[in-house]
Amino acid sequence: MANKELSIYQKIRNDIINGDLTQNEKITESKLAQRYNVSRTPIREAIKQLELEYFIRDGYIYVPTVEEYRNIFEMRILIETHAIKKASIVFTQDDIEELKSYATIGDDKTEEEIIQINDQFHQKIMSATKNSFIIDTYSKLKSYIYLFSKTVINKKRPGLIEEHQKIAEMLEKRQTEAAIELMKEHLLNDLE
Amino acid sequence: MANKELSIYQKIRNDIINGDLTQNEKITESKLAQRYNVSRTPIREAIKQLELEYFIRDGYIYVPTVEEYRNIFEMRILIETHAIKKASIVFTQDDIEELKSYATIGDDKTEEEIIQINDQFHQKIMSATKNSFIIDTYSKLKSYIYLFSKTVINKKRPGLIEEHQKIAEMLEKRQTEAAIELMKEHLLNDLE
DNA sequence: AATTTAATAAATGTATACATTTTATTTCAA
DNA sequence: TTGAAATAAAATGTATACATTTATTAAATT
Repeated sequence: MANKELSIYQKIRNDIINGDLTQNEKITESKLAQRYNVSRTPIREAIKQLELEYFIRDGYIYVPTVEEYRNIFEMRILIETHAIKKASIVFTQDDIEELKSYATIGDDKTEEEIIQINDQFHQKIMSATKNSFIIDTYSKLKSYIYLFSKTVINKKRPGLIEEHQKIAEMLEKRQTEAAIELMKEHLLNDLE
Repeated sequence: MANKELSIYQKIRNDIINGDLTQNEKITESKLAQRYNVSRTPIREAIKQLELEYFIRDGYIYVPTVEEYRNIFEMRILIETHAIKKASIVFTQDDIEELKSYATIGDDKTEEEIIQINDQFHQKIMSATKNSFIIDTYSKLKSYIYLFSKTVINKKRPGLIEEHQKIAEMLEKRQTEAAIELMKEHLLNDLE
């Protein structure tokens, strides 16, 4: 269980998410190298990756402004509504069933599990695009949004599951426009 | 003029675009280090960047399949039509005039200049999103598509300028849907 | 001869030393 | 004091040596 072998990238990422790395302090390669007891080389790689995923910017942990949050979600909405459109065309009944299975959550689940199942829901919808470029972009956004689902949002946000179920229903009935609208609302609710 | 100081990244990128780096040969850090007469360290950085921009994948120059081209353009269409929608709302008459200026090209321009002006046209439209995340993503796609505008496509593709003009016109008249459709067609024409 | 195993080579990952650039601090003249 | 110049310090960029992993070739056994 004890997953001894986290990569440096993952360690830093965790520490950002958990707030162990304060956002006021300048991030330098040397300091991180000391902290994680490795040389600067692997730190470099990790920082590059984290910059790519919007976790770090200009040597500081990136905490977006409200306006930037909006931008992130605008992009997410753009991508996911596109995926919904595709899904309502290409999804088979089996796909819909699978989707539905990610929209039902028993009471016995841990918070971590709930987040994971919710993620599978969105991932399943994204898969409808069959477009690795789009899915890639989504993943990068998501990895960032994930930070917030672990902290602020999603501590069992009311209505979340129900919204997922409704979206799946509309897809089943092939009511594309309705599904799109629901997804938009759903994501805007996330944003608050 | 002689821009002596190209970065390693730019050098490799140029060599990929010009075909000086063959796509059949495996790309290794050591080989490139020798070729450009630097150590492996800066090569590493450059390769990472190029992987990010879809120029390199799994140690080879990435030559997408027809299907993957479609995917790239699907994404581009998604992003640019979104931008058009925004533009038709937020663009002032001044913006439109600027846009138009990128849709008129004299005969005296070199091919390089034409490509640049065309790029400004699209860039201007993208700016309407005022969303750095979306613009970033567009840039990455574009940098890749640029490879082809220099080679296959755009050797004065017939109709290109006219299509740009029409799009600008429709934006001026605030005929959003028409503008979107024109942009879609325009990009599909690029794809062929 | 074919398939597994061992040996070798090549590539990537990591650490470290040094060079260069950037940023912070001190010193000194107005 | 203030501001410019000089100096020191710190950070990033680069080269290189060594470690580890992965891929290739050779050897050996069935």
